[in-house]
Amino acid sequence: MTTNKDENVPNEIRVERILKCKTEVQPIMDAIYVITGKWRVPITIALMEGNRRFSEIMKEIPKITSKVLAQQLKEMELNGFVEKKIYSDTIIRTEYQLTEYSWSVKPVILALRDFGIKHRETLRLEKQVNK
Amino acid sequence: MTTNKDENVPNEIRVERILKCKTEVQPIMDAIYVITGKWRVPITIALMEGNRRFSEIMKEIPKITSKVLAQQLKEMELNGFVEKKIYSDTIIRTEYQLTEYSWSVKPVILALRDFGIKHRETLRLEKQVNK
DNA sequence: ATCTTTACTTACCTCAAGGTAACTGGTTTG
DNA sequence: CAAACCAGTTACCTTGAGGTAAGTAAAGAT
Repeated sequence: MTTNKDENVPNEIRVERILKCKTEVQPIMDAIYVITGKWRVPITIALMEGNRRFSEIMKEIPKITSKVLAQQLKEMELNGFVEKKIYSDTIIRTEYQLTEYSWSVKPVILALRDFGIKHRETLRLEKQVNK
Repeated sequence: MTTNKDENVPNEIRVERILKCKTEVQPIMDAIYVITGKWRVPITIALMEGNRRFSEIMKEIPKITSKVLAQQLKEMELNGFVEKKIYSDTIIRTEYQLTEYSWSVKPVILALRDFGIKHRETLRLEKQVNK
């Protein structure tokens, strides 16, 4: 079932290509994984705005459910983007905050934003032309 | 609610402000939508490297299936990222190429790559510490 | 004392992205 | 003329992200 056309390409180069592809693409896919999903960016924004309690985030993001929020916060914690702290001075408070490290997504977010704005504009112009 | 120290704004706070405005969030989600999925980035990279024929892209991206590739190329064409050209000089050739416009994702991909590499490193170090 | 809030968890469901595998209709090569 | 290659298509299946709704244990408010 293997195609013999592959044998036109020497093995080393085939492996090289696969490795190149992997090493180039893998970090990109990792990064995409980190920011992808319906709720990662909204949650990050809520936290950036200073909403730190579970219920505050819930109110800040309409339509998110507690299940998904809990889930996402756990994952973001595991990935080092969020820290959970439980204070008990007079009352008990659970607070979430962005880590110092999480700010390293900044260039990604800015690049996404720039591109997103251009993209919207492009689609708008295309629609006008097609009318 | 928000405290206003207006003029001497650190970078983090500038980013915070950008994100604060909900209308600025939508382009970010748009941009994420465009690059999301298992195959968009690999296909884009393959095309950036000059692989233009259907079968060339297939070879460049291990494990992609013809169904998904055809599907993705169609969507990318509709979104203005790819152009399909059929030449018939001596033989018939179908070629795909990135549009001028599609190169505007490049900063996004580079930012993602840089972040992805850092992120991997960070996770690796965390694991070492936790052992 | 009981009603509400907080910070979740659990069980079940839905839907679309993607995978599997076979098929097609034309072209080219041996 | 048969086999392989090219550029896909089609039908069916799997998986996981996210949604729905209800439950829970502890703390606070009235």
